[in-house]
Amino acid sequence: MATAPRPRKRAASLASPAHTTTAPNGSAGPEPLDTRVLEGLVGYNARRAYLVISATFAERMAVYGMKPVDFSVLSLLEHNPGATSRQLCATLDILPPNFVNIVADMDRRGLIERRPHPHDRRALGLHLTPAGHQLVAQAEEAVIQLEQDASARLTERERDTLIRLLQKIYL
Amino acid sequence: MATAPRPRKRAASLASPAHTTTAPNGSAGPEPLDTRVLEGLVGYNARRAYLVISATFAERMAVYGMKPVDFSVLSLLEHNPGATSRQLCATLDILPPNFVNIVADMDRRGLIERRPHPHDRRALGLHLTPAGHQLVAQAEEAVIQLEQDASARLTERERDTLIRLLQKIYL
DNA sequence: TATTGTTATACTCTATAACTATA
DNA sequence: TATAGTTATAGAGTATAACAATA
Repeated sequence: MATAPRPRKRAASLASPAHTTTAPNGSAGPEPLDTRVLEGLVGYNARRAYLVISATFAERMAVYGMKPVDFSVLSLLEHNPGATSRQLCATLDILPPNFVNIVADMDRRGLIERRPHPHDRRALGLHLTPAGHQLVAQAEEAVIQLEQDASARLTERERDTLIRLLQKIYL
Repeated sequence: MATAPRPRKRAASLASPAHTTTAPNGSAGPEPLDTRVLEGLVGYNARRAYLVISATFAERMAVYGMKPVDFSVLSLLEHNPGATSRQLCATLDILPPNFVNIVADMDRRGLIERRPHPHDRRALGLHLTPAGHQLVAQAEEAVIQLEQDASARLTERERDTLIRLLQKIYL
């Protein structure tokens, strides 16, 4: 479940912008289509942007055996030691049945430990092991670099604005 | 394949922002976690924003029997009549084997027609039927309204900025 | 009665290999 | 030899129902 994903190709096969009639089509491939309607939609653009970052994530984070959800969980545990599966599922919008294998794999890899919860014997507090702490430190560094590269065409201020506006959509 | 998706629940179970120590936790649910690291990432925020819009899309567009990919295809055909599967796959980053059923379902529903391509007997030009044109007109109107509601907390200028910055990530 | 974690399961999405007809 | 469309299939992602232990 935490194996490295297959190499993603086709990362940037997007059509070019808004010239319908005069299409020089200098490069290879078929005639590009007029995508102006779709490119005016927040949902479409948010998805395209996420997919590009996701592809870069898969490439660079495979060496850590980490998919986006794994990074999210481990990073949350770094800053929220003892969090329960219930809390992590609520935070990341993951259904509990789909979270079981994620946690079990991390346990098998020796990255986390499940300890009895101090106040609730139904729950298990999740804690990073020393190996887990070490991996998260490397992974957070790699992700920060990855994010800088992905947003290299934005200024620091534009990147902050982008994040702020995205949060106005979903928060 | 073009059946209405199941009702999506859990649309907004996001944790609250950055106060780790003082968490009043006025509402129901477990203690929220500190998500500041994840909320500083473009990839995380782009995905969360897309998922919220996607959930609204599923709710409102089910009456048209339309998922996001279906809307993208039909809207592209509205503005690019005669486009081939190859062109649509390249534009939307869909693998050809996964596109076969999408087109076949639209054909079965009487929304599109596959006509011989004028210059290439291997290819098929895809054209909207009158019923397809009518459905796209309604769907585009609904999506525009959906987008306005999803970005209701953004000014018109902020929405344009958001789209422009997202395109600087993926274009 | 409600909640935590879990199993089993099904459906959707995404990916690869290989085929055919044509270029 | 390369490309457009297709078939079969495998893997990942996401969803529901139902259960045991505990609150």
